[in-house]
Amino acid sequence: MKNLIVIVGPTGIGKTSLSIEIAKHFKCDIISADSRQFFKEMSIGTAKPIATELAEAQHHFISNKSIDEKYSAGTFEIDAISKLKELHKTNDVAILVGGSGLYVNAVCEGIDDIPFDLEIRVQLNKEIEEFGAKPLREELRQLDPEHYARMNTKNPQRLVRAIEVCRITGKTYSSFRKNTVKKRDFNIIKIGLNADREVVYDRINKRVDLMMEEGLLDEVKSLEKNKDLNALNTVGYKELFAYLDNEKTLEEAVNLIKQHTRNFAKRQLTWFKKDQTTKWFEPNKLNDILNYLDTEIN
RNA sequence: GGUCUCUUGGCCGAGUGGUUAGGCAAUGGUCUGCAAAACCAUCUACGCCGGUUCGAAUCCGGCAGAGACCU
Repeated sequence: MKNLIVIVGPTGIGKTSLSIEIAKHFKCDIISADSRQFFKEMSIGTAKPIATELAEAQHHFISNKSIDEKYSAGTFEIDAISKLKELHKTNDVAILVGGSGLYVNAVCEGIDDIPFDLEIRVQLNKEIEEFGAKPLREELRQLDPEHYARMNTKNPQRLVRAIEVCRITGKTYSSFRKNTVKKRDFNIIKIGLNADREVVYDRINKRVDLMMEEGLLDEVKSLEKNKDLNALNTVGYKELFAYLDNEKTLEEAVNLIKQHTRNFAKRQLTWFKKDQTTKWFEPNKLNDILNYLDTEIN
């Protein structure tokens, strides 16, 4: 039987170093499921594994995209599953690590094949900017009452996506939503890393200071001309853009990075805690984790 | 010592004699192709004491604290 060890948890908890320890233990590769570490131009601010860490285990999906390339959970599912298939040819174990819940789910459960069209999306976003969300809400209520009744229509991104699908296909968004969990031909073992909230927040605050020492500001400066790209709508970058635009002092910007990273960590926990199959550990309990994995691998 | 101003929930901040301003944070939550994104819910305060009033955080008096100016 082939196995996939999945490691999740809030940002800054220690997923990277744990995954490397596990990779060494099982002599296997690591697939990253991090929606920002794909981008080769963003390193310090995304807390990518550093060179020495990358040398300790084979990593995939790190720095494999450029910030102007469009990427999504759907394409990641295809890429990651195909990579996994390749790895499983020669190894019974592989690791998936990442803080992007949707991307992790795409690999573990798959997502429905629903069409998309970025141009229509841009157009719809323009409509919202000009006329507000109301007309689109009304449009969706007509086009897809089923989905309208179920969704949070106050969320512009969801509204746009639903209408996007209706407009390009002429069918309802809900008709594409099967919610089927794809049967994977490998055994999935999920472990979560967590600690007391104060500890999580404290680690985050310290890591942001560290990023600044490592030259985050220079990295951000080098990307300033790209700041409108979606990839740069990222904690650690947008706040420093505001500093470079003289909208914030450096101290304010750094404090905001810490705050927004803490907010993000909380959202990650909300997402990951829902999965009852995840076995949770404190980050320093490496032996317990390895023992658990040894019993679960088959 | 005197004159004047200010005092709002963890922070910022508006305001009216009688429905919870709002923002941020915090806490909980949502999530199927932008997800480090986007969004939802909960948090009912007005320095202290007394008075006026049917009713004051909003008016009056005193006290305390902060600030400005004067001697």
